Amino acid sequence: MKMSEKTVKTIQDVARLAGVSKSTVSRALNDSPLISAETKNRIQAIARQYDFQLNIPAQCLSLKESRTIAFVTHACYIQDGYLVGSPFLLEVLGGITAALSESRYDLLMAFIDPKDTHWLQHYQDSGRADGFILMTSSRKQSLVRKLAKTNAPFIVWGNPLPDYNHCSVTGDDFTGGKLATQHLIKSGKRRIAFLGGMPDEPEVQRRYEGYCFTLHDAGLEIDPALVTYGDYSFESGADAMQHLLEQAPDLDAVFVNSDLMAISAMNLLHDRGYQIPGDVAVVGYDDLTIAEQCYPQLTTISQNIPLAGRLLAQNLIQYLRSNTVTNVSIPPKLVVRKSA
Amino acid sequence: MKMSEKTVKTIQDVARLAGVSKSTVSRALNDSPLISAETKNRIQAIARQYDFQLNIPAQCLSLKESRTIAFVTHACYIQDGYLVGSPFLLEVLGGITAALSESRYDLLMAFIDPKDTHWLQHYQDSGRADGFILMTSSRKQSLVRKLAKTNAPFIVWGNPLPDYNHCSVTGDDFTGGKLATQHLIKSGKRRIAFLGGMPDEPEVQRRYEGYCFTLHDAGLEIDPALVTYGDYSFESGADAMQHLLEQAPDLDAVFVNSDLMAISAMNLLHDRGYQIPGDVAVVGYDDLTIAEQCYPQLTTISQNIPLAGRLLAQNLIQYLRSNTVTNVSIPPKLVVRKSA
DNA sequence: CTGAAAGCGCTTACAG
DNA sequence: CTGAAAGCGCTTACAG
Repeated sequence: MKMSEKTVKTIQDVARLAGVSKSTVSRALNDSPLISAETKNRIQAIARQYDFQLNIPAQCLSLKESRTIAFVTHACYIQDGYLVGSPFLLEVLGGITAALSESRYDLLMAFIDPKDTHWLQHYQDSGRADGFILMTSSRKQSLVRKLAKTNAPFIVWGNPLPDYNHCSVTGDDFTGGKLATQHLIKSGKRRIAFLGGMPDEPEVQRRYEGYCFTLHDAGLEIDPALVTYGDYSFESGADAMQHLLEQAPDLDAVFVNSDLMAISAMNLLHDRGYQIPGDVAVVGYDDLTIAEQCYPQLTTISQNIPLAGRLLAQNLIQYLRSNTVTNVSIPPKLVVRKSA
Repeated sequence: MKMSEKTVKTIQDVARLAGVSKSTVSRALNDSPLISAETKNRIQAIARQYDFQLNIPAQCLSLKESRTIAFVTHACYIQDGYLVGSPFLLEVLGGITAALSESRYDLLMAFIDPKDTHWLQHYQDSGRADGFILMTSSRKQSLVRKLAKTNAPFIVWGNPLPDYNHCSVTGDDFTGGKLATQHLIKSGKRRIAFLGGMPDEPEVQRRYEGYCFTLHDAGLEIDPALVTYGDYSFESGADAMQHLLEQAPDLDAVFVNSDLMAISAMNLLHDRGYQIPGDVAVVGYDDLTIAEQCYPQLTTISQNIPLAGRLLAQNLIQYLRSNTVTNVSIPPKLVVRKSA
């Protein structure tokens, strides 16, 4: 059917066909209880028969909501486009869109320049989006703080800010740190390094605490020479690994705070002639698809990212509907592959 | 500034402040030539001062366009969400959003189930999206054909269908195949295998022709035992590689039709104890970020994906505005790293 | 160059 | 249970 042949375009058209008013059609299509079952069924059947779709912009205007959620993430502008941080994004998007479409919401992509200060107005005041899902690894705090101040409806991936009352979904990072470290200890490793993300992030701090707790529990010493940090970029993984090897040449394992940095660290270890996991065992974090694709396959802490995406969407919608603030934490799981 | 404190919410409010009618405000904000420069500047200044944003749904309703493009891709529903095919998507999205935002368009994500037949109505008849960007590696043909029949405005990544007149952006696959093969020959390889994507895809056929052309040109024979195909999945790379090794144990190089399959093939080669590129050299296709992250770093054919994304967006918008059908082809480039 | 008015396609309080 | 009417916030042909 060509668009041009389509004759039933507005509720007015449906009303004419059904011999009722457009108020009645509107109620029938919105499943209003104010209407008789008979009329409702008849009208819905007609709508289905003619493949009728409500006009969404008109509905938005009337309802004063857009039924659209914006997915917000920092992106750097490079030559021809934005460079989007990490594969993490793509995996979380799958869960988000699944949950949104079940609630009949749409997803708008907002790749924002870290320097752009007008995106919020652009999306919110213009009635384009009802709420925001924030997912931005670096310099997240200031963005969240800004959003919290405007009291725009949003949810973040990561720990909530202490002074504000907003929705969040996060991993249980303490447990994640414990699981990784325990596994390495069980494999007979004793000089276990910690290669963190940004040290000012609460996620990273919790993982470090899990690491320390477990070492302590096993009677192993916590050696500052075995601790260093990267910035989640691929390059920083190798740099930090090199730094660790210089500081503590006798290390026999490393717990890395992201799969991407872990893979970079493994590449450096290969170059230096270390065997993985024999000489140095490596555990990553996130369980992205690439963890199965690298060589050797990466042992890592799974964050159940599709579930995270689903909860980000569902809990934000719940907040929009009822103002309920939720802060959920997803239990991590150890996934053993070849690297440790 | 809290949302609740915001007082200037409609053009009516701006009109009051400026002492003009809302028609005039509308014209000023839309940069209409019908208005005096003085009035225009004054009104724009007021709008800026109060951070005024036009209500987009209302504008859409009036203009009968949504200024929104839907990015359509197949996705499989798994446990908690959709599994989105490839990292290729994420990279092309960067270019698309950059170009769209310059033209003040928004991007809607449409992950559609291959079985879902209603998504077009859902997005188009409802006034949610003005046009579609199609990017779906597998079973693309039927989707494109369906879309072409409805004469919905769309653009595809890939070769255009022969019988329809629609927009497309594609790589120059013949040249890509030539560049890869030439490089391998220049490195002294003589038994060069071809590991293709789906054999019914024109892209794959063009690459194969480039491969044959180059072998022939160098006086090398085309051996069917050196040719096989995968389906772009990670697993299929290793499977196809194994098949090649059985059919032609003396092969000394392989040209793989995607980076993902190339990495999978390299992993298999590692497992079998082959040195890369010494024993077997590997060239991939696409130049995704992972090509720099795998070990050894992958020599590959760059498709300039951010540019592709940019052109997909720009040419679709051009089509929406002026009905100009464009079919552009992006020149590929050889990127030499460690694997060949 | 500017304004009053109609219209875009919905929803919903109000009246019956 | 149903309909007529007002309203959501824009744009633009028409009149001046």
